[in-house]
Amino acid sequence: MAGRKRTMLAAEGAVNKPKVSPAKLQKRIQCENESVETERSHYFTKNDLQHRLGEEFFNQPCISLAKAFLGKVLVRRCADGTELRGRIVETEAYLGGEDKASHSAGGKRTERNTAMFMKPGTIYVYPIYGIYLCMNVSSEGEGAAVLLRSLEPLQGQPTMRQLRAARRKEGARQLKDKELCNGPSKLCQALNVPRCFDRRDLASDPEVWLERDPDTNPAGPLDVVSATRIGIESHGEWAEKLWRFYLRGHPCVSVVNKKAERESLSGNDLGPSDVQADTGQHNVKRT
DNA sequence: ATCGGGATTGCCT
DNA sequence: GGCAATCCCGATG
Repeated sequence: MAGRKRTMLAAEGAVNKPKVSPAKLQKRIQCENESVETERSHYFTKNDLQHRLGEEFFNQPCISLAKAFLGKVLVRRCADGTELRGRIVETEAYLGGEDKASHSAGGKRTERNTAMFMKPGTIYVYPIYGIYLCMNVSSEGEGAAVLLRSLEPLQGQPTMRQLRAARRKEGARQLKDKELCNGPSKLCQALNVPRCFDRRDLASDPEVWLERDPDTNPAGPLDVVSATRIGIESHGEWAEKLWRFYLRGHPCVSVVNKKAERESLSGNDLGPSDVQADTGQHNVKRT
């Protein structure tokens, strides 16, 4: 059991040793190295500056921001200069205050969720189930944030596959492109988003940012499905809110909600509602 | 100090 | 579709 392990570690550390487990120390060191490395070598290309979304984008209500994220491109510049890109296809809104499913429910502010209360655009990374991470972005509204759930890989797929494979069984089959980022913790792994990105600013950070998708017509309709959020069943009425948003028919969505899709015939909340013009036209390479 | 739960994933049947 | 893995965090005494 976890409790037992903890106790033993604490006992060993009691004799003049720092109370940091080797694993934790290792992670900390990785984070530090990474930051130092990029600080030394970071720069923005013209293209980056042109497409990068600034702080004004994040300053909108949570649900509105959760939808606005769809179709935008999350970019991660790694220490070696490699850029990884993925189009956001699935998000969830977590409001502060009344929303019992939110870490900030009741205005509760802790060491862990501090980023949720920081200025819109602040990244909130938290560990879940002991082994995974989830990435959120704070929005307008006290304690509100958007969970990024799935991406369509656009650039750097081999690196993503490598990062994901590193945590899987040796000899496991290769992941298809659409499996690289189709889940909140998967996208953290594939884009190499570490815990120490918590509280950074997505509008100004040199290692991670958001871009408009140059390939998507900004005026074009996005067919958005509004569904119940995942993994919060125990939160009563708040579990029924349709605060998960995803692109209808997109192969990289983590969980399809058929009921929600039936009930939101034309879930077009964005742009003109040309009825299902290009459903199923998503083009993700299979490997 | 101890305890219970969790915004998940991957592997198994 | 079921379920184990795995540990941090926050609450409680």
